[in-house]
Amino acid sequence: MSTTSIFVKNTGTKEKILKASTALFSELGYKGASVRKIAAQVGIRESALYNHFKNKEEIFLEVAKGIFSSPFSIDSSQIKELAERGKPFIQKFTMQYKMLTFDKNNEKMFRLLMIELLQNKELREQFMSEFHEKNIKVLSEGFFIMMQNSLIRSHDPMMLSYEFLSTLFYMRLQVTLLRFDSLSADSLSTQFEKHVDFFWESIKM
Amino acid sequence: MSTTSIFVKNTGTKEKILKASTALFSELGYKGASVRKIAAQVGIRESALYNHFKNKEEIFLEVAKGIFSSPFSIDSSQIKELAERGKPFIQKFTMQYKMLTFDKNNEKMFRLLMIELLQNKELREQFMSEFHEKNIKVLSEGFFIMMQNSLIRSHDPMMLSYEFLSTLFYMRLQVTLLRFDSLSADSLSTQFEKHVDFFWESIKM
DNA sequence: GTCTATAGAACGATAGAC
DNA sequence: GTCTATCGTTCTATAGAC
Repeated sequence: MSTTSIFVKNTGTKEKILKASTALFSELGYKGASVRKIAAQVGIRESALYNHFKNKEEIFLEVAKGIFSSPFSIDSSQIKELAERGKPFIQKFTMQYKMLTFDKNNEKMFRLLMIELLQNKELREQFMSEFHEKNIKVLSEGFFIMMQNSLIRSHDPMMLSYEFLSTLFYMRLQVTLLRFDSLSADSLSTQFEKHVDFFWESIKM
Repeated sequence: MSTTSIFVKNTGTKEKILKASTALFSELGYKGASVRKIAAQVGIRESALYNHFKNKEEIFLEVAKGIFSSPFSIDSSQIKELAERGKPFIQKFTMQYKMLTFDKNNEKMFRLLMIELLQNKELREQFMSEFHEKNIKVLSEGFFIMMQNSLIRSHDPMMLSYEFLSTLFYMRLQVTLLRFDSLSADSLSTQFEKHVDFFWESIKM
């Protein structure tokens, strides 16, 4: 069944290239994923790639856009609402973090991020702002509200956020490493909930 | 001034190669640190490298040996002694972890580890056993003793260790990233102590 | 938009003179 | 043990025919 769209153009080679590139970059890194390998996986010649992208760097940048494109779907009003109930706030946050951790596409992106983290300054800066500071900010807001409502003991919200987030990150890294070698990450799956329980017991009034 | 040793041999080129390789591998990764660049930094020709090492891989393996060669200087008897006093155990552990984090040579090794973590299966396995499981084991022993002595509340020692270690790792990663871009990691320096304090308050009886 | 053909550079590694 | 010279491979990228 072909679409009846007027814009038929061709077989969407550009999308194929991006998909193949994502897979290869996230397995072999920028240097390891050669233009040859990408073209071969798409099923075309190297030269044909250059009809769709200016150069290899441009392909990478297009792929890399996807790394930080999965923001948490917690807006300001929801933060307040959840944080006023205490534990549900960190439960919701953790559930979303866990979902990203085990999502196939996000897993690829996280792998790519970790591979290129020390090779690409821009990626490093985005990691700091999007992966770290952004999450610290959301969590801090929540903890601050909990303190105002006397749900948790008095602490520096940033410090609490750091403590809470670091374990989530470490679990995500471990899941990524295990699954990269096709090992089971089942035992880590329940650890997300254990983390929430332990942390909540540590801070609650 | 030349040494009077009978074994003069030469100018220790092998050591120079290893030093230059360490610097380059930990900045550019395995692929990025070419044999040419290594030779250039040492001040010899590529071909001369092969008088000291069979190939590039052999140089890398020699360098990589250093990654996991800084074991914690806490032996079994010391674990018991410190853990029976409670907080001093995690203080000592954290101080050693912090020392490694800020040590120039260990910083290079950690950088190399993170760069190649997803590209090198053997490194990944060593990371899991030497960086993760080994630390979890030492910490678990300590927490178990604390529980026996009713110094801390009852919990799964492994879970406690995981919670405690993950934050240390995250701080180390952040320090490494900041310093790689010549940024200050001063604000993170005090965070190690804050982590110990917060964690101890969370678990103590 | 795809192909063949090829350029030009960088790569790891070796042979052989000194 | 170091050098020069060179090999064969792989890389990104371009020119031009179809």
